[in-house]
Amino acid sequence: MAQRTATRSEPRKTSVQARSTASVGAILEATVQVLLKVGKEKLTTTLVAKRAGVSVGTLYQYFPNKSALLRAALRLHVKEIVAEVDKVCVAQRGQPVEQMAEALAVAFLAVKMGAPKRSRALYAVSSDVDGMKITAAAVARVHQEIVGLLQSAPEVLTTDLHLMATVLQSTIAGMKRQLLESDTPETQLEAMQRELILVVRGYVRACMVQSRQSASVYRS
Amino acid sequence: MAQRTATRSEPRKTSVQARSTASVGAILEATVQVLLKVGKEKLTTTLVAKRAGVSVGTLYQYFPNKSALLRAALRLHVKEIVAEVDKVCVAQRGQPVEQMAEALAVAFLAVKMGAPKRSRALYAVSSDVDGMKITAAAVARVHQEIVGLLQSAPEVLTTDLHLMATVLQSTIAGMKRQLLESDTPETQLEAMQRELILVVRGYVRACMVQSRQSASVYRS
DNA sequence: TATTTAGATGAAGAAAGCTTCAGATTAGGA
DNA sequence: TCCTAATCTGAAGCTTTCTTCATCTAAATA
Repeated sequence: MAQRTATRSEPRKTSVQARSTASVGAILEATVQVLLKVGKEKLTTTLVAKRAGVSVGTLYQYFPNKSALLRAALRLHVKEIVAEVDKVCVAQRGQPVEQMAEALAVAFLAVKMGAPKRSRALYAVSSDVDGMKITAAAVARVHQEIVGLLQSAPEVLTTDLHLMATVLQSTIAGMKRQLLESDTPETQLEAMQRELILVVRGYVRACMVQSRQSASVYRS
Repeated sequence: MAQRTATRSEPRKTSVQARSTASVGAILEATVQVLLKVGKEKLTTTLVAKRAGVSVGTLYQYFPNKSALLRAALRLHVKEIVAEVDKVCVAQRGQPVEQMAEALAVAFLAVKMGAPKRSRALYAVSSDVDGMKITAAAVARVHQEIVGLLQSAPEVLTTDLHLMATVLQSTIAGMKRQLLESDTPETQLEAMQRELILVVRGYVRACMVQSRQSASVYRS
């Protein structure tokens, strides 16, 4: 291993011709593939290059080192997820909070479950210090989005919106992880989603009218 | 690195004299210390040995390889947590479900927050394939305990107890992770705990009287 | 005290993976 | 077509860390 020595921290080249951008894409995709196939521990730059159909040299032309490669792959994945959540937040502006919460829950599960293996593989990467930073930033962005969304709600919310957003996020994330980490069958998934909706709806309702929980049902 | 070659898979010696058990303890403790100080990536067996005040050779006398060392440290940590949860489950037998849920929530947070840094350091280890197995086993055990606990509840529960236990576990775990990963100040912690209790109480209440809840869920 | 056994030591071997770079190949423009 | 710049190649170097084992020390035993 020579990675502890001073290594380049910037890529040598930036894409200008078409083939180079193609290479970058292939390498990024291959990174995920290899991650899926052999796991983070056994992933090597050579393996990624081979899978991408290029040589190691090419890989190092666009990614200064292994760590940067992994981070880039993670960033890409996180970006896609955030975009998806953004979309939901925009769509739900001004809707009743209960509906917002449900929509968020469904959206989160859908995104992750759409590519469960990919999510799991990249989640492993994020447990490294650098990866944590990337996901933390994404979590913070989503948090802001949710706070904004909650602000647009027609109901009077008696709980601090930041706290509320955090609770919703971690609750949903908890269930999401459970589904990712255990290979849950399709049938279980539906049941879990129903329960999650129950949980989040129950919570936001509690935030709306602290004192009379069941009375809210008869609101006109 | 020579760890890919066939390596011993069992320790050379087993403690018989007092000094050896002391060594084992010191090594295990040092593992956590090093994990905390430099992180999983930069942890080396030599570093651990030095911190423990023994030589590498001694380390290898009790742990066949680095991986086994890390696993042992994780196992120890997980064992302590499970024991703590066990205690709560025993104490809560036959109590009202709402109280059970609250007790579980409080217990989980307390255990993790008692040694947040240690938890975080060891959590990083568990993201490796082997570590996952260890935590998965612990999660499964806790799951059974919770199901048993729920069975002892005086109320009539309309939801499948396994599903219910899973939901409770992942909800609590989600919030716990949130608290571990963000360095939440002491004040926030209390607020979060209050909210978590709100969430779980709300959920188990929904499980008790499905019909009344659904009426509100499907409202307009 | 002499003998045996448990435990400790740490220099050195081994091997794996990251990264480089000098030269080969390909695309685009004149 | 020919030239230049972009891109690709992959064997080899370098470094790091894991792991071993021959040897030494301390404890137990007779």
